[in-house]
Amino acid sequence: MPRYTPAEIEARWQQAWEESDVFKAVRSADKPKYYVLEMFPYPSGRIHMGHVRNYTMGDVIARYKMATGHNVLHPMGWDAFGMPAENAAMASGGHPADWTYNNIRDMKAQMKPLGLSIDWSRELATCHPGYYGQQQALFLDFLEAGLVYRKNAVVNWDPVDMTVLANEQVENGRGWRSGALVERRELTQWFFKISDQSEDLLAALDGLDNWPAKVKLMQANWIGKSRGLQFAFSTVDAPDGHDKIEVYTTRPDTLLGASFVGISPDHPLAKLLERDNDDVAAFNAECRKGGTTEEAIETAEKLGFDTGIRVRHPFDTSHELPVYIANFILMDYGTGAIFGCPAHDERDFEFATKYELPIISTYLPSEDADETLAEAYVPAKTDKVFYNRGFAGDQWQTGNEAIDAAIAFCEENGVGQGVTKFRLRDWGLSRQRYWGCPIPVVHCDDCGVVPEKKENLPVELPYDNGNAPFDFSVPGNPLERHPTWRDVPCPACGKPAKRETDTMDTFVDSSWYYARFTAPRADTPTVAEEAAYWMNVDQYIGGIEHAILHLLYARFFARAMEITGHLPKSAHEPFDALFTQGMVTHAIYQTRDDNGRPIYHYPNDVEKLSWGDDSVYALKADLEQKGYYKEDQDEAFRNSIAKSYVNFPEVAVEVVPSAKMSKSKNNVVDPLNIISNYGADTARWFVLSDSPPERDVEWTASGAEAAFKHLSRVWNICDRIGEMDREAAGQGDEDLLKAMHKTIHDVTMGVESFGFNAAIAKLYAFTATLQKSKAGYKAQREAIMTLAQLMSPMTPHLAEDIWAHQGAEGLIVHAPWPKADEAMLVDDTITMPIQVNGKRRAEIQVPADMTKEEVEKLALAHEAVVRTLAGAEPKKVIVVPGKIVNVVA
RNA sequence: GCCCGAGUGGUGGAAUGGUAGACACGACGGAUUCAAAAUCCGUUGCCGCAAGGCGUGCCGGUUCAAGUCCGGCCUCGGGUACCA
Repeated sequence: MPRYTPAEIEARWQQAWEESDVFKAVRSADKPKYYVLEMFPYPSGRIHMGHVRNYTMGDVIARYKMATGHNVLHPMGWDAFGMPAENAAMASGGHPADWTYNNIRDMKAQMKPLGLSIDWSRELATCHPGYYGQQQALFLDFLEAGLVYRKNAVVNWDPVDMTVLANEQVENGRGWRSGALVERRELTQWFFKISDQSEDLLAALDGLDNWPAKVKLMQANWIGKSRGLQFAFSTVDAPDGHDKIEVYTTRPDTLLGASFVGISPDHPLAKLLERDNDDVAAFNAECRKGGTTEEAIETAEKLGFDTGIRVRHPFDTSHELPVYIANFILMDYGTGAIFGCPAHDERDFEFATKYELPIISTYLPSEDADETLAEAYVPAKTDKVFYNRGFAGDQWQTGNEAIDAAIAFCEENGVGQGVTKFRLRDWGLSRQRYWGCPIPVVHCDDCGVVPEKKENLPVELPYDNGNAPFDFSVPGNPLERHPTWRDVPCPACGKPAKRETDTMDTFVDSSWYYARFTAPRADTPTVAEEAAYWMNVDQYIGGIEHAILHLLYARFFARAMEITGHLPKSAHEPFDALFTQGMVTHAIYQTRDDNGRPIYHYPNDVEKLSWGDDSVYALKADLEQKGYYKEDQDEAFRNSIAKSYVNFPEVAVEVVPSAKMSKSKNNVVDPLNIISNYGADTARWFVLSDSPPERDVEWTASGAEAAFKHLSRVWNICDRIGEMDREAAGQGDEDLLKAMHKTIHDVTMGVESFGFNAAIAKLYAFTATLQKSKAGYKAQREAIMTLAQLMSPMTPHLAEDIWAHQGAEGLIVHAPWPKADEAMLVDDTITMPIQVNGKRRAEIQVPADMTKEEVEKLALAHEAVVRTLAGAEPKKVIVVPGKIVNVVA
């Protein structure tokens, strides 16, 4: 009997697809278009299982949509700028461009064997001047439209290497290479005015019906619309020009509980004070230590410095509050100053306790509750509480009611106004790095910042210093050190001027690539008729880690491109449907060195030893040494070795399950091994089969083996059917076809709803049915061909092979998706479980159309029900037709 | 710290508020084989001989009925604006 030989099958069908150019996307009037896009990869050099999972899911959708009569666009590109290329150049010489292009070549070669339905003619790389030149054109249009501006912003500064560090390059507050304590420093940088769109970016989330609710919620929280009160405290003993401190609060109802005012170390008043006061300067310097991340700032120890300045409480001018500089107050949000109400805010409570400030409640859980609080009292804003120091109105009200009342009261009394603020900050795009898209502007002493002329685009990244290579091992941006690249005439006045050396954040590159795919070679960023036809992306698929930043920036870019005429109004929200997949994880195998530090081992170097339900992991090298592998060793000896690892765990291998695959932890599984051992269809089938796509999946070798066995089984069934007697009658044709139609229905539903794992379970079940079937040739042939079609989005090569084996015309990629016959889906009799008091006691077989009354009668007469009731009279009988009976006693 | 998720047998997981554990792995038993691999058939949540009882991270609630809904926790994961 011939065997399933994926290597040969897969090469043959990939060639067939390529020869007939089946995946090339061309505009067409006769079919509805469908644009499916997976988040494009960073070219790290090796594809990993996460890529395989991501692109296989997209491929299933693309192939399914093709089969259901759509004109499908399914492109692929490379998110090719970014830090890792520069890090590689820094670590081992070489050039970021060479490293990146080599990686693209390698990864493409690794992706090709997966048999993805990609239109490779649209391939793009963001590091190619053909792409980033158009991005520069977009930037200039945005600049002209007032969507870009410059301002100061803080960066991580390494005082030893004298460079800006990315957050990732800051480890425990220190520079990753120098080990120096990082400082926060201000630089003038370019910004996109994303905050102007806050209201729309928030409101439009409502219309994204096919986005995961959790992503919309995360984005909404990130944009962070809040209503609050902005008002000013009058100061006492403050320097000139600071007779007022503006604060913003979302809890004006707690104003009467204010016990201090806090200002950011970057607040103008704090900066003024530090000029003349060494203690303030020292404190502010302390606050500026450490990285810029919100996480670092929020989890740092809360520090305050009493400036000696006082402010008057607006409703009790005899009540003076101290003004502290506090390290947890961000200049970027609100006014950079707050009032602290320790009674109703955990952070303020901690601060007040530390600096011995009063804790004054404004509301309590009840009228007679003790006003002395042992901890901050922070109920939900919707809970009714008793206001012992409230503003107008009832004393019993919810926080939300009280906030509205407080704003109204303050406005009436001339203390500030109610304002709406957003948490969303403008998007800083300047990067002081080489491997990115140059910002196309020139700095002229006379004209200031001047945009480069469009005819001079692209502003290309210089490959080297002119005659010598860049030295990437020197910290800092090599563009700053180029002898001539910066020297250009001013585009406005022609005098000698300096080119901007900052490059763009790589998030800019990934914010419009979906639009570029509609016309990837055009000499404008987009082409109107192509964009109008192909946009929007009908299904976008990618990792949940992009839920906020990438997706928000891409939504902003669609709006900015609409404003500047590069995208139609209909592309305002560019992604109609979004699916966020989980990560592929893998166990980490580690032993410890003498200092207890982990040593990471490759999965291939580790062996799992099992006996019964117990198991232990050991290093193969160690097993070798102990004679475990010697041929004459019996099972008892092997078990004794295995158990010895349990007794001496220090030599056994520790297992950390479900860790994100990471090169440094040696737990990355190379999909190429799976493909070369079992074929692409097995790899594809496996990554789809076990876990729901939105959840993380742990890669295990045994699962791949099972997937391969299954595909072999299907192939063997196909082979067997081919040998059958064409004329002989069989038994159970009807049952087989019924099962087939149910499977069509279930698999279609599964694919439509991203329930790939459930769809595959149904395919397993149907395969078992077919394998055992004694039906005649005709029915079995119909069943195997339908099975091939249903599997074709997941295992396209095998499907094509079965199709051809059964003598079908043409390619299965061109075959229309099977339709379930509704009449075949209904059952005549059904099984109904009977519960007594919610516990299942029996089940009965009844005709599907039996009335409630008859079902109830049957249920009550059931021997097990009678026994359980033990003579008690049932109080109520609930019959849910077609589902269940519950007898309440 | 803050925002968002997830938690179900030995394992991955299934289950429009309606029989918890589909499907698969592993394990065990059997067929086939000189033997093995491969393949095929069967058993398999836990406790119990059985009857039965217990079971979806923990505590509480709503409901005739809760893995699913609500409240409070715990643990793990993602994001936290310069990783992509």
